[in-house]
Amino acid sequence: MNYWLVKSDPETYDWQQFEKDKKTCWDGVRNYQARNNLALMKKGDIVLWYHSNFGKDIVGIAKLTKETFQDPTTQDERWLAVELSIYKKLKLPVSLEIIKTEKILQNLSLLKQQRLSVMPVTKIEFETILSLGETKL
DNA sequence: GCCAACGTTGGC
DNA sequence: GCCAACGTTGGC
Repeated sequence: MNYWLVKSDPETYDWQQFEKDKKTCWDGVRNYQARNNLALMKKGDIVLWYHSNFGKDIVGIAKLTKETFQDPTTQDERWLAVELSIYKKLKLPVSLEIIKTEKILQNLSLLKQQRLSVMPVTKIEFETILSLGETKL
């Protein structure tokens, strides 16, 4: 079991929409490093959902329900997509501000690599975020 | 809206 | 294969 964090721009697709849809195809990734992370995702992996630009907080948890397949939004075989399903909403959103002040989370790619939209999260980081969000799996 | 960071492209 | 130019992301 692995943990991940994905960024969504709420202007394009936000958590509220995700809750309505129950599941979504996570496509449109056009960054090699993010693509490589997508390729490593396994069914059942846990994915934290972060809102960039507006909100700037982790709002919920999704579960990977379909491993990587060809990105349906392009013919280009280089790009991949996965399917995410609603799992749980965080009781409290964990904001970027809070993340920055948390010692354990200083190595999160979110803080180090601004442009990466899909990144791995370690177990300890994941658990820290959950407890900051006052949420249990 | 600005700008820093950084990934990508293309000329050489 | 280097590197300058350019485009995009995302925090402020």
